[in-house]
Amino acid sequence: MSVKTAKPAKDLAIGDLARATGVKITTIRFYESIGLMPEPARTEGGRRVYSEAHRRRLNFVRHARDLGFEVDAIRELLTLSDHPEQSCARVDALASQHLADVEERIARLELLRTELTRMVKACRHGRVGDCRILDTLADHAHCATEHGAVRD
Amino acid sequence: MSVKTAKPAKDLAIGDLARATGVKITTIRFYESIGLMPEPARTEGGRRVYSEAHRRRLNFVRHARDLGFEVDAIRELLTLSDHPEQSCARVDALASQHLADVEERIARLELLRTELTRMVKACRHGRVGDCRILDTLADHAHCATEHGAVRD
DNA sequence: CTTGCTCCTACAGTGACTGTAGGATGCACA
DNA sequence: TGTGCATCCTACAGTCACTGTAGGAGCAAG
Ligand SMILES: [Zn+2]
Ligand SMILES: [Zn+2]
Ligand SMILES: [Zn+2]
Ligand SMILES: [Zn+2]
Repeated sequence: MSVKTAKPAKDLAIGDLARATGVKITTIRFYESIGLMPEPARTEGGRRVYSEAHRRRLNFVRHARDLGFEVDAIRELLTLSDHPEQSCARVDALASQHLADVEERIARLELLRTELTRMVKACRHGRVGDCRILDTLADHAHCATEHGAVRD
Repeated sequence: MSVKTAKPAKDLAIGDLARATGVKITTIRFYESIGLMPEPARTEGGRRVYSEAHRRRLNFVRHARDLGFEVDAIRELLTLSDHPEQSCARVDALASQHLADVEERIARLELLRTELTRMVKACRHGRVGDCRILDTLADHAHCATEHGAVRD
């Protein structure tokens, strides 16, 4: 084993961190403002200086966001991962709930797809006054499926 | 044919209109503020008075919103339906585009579902420090699918 | 020393509403 | 005529997760 007196510190400017994680600079500052990222050290001139730990944390946040977790859930997941001896039941619950939400959204969007497909097919490409699409929009009775308020 | 000197006017207060269409009072006022609904007549005391034409228009708006159309699209659809002699090609284009958007969102959500299902199944319900869910969140390399930024 | 890139704060805007405060109106009933 | 109460009014802040802008300061290379 070689003896190293100091690890390479690998300080990162905010732009470096942005490139390293694929998160925009403005978004990194936003995450700091809402407490998702801790306040980093600063240079004398006031610029943010990040460490590898920051990079790991931001990668976690970004990946969780990419997977659709909400910020509050990510906050909780980060807190949980700081207590490795606890049971991971809560982690499982958060992920399962998110999965259930995704499945519900898929189901509602599929209902929507059915109705929109029917609508688009019904159009005979004539004049606006004869358009079946507008008829359907004007009156839900023209709909085949029940689809009350399918907003995300 | 019977001769009627006056049709029943059926004036509606904003609350009546809300009940008749299922749109909340605040939302009706909001639609007026963004120009989706025209400014109605007022009583001497300043209360809004709606007609059957308003009710039909609001039903159209509500149904289009329920089907996921954005406000800008609805604005255009309403303008189009005021010109019944024009070709309905633009109506068709708006609906087809919306359908394509819905299908793309379904596809992305299904990718998400796959990955979340895999994650949840991988959890062995032990301690946080051993949780596979957190491993996956910490490093996209643990993912099976490519799913860059699946935010609606 | 200058050029040009990176970074700073602070705040407004997005979409489609929802919620609240504080007051005015209108109608039925005594 | 009074009074009580449901309904309605405006104006504005808050939601979510950012994005965009203005106006300036830091910093390294040439
Ligand atoms: Zn048509
Ligand atoms: Zn319908
Ligand atoms: Zn687990
Ligand atoms: Zn991944």
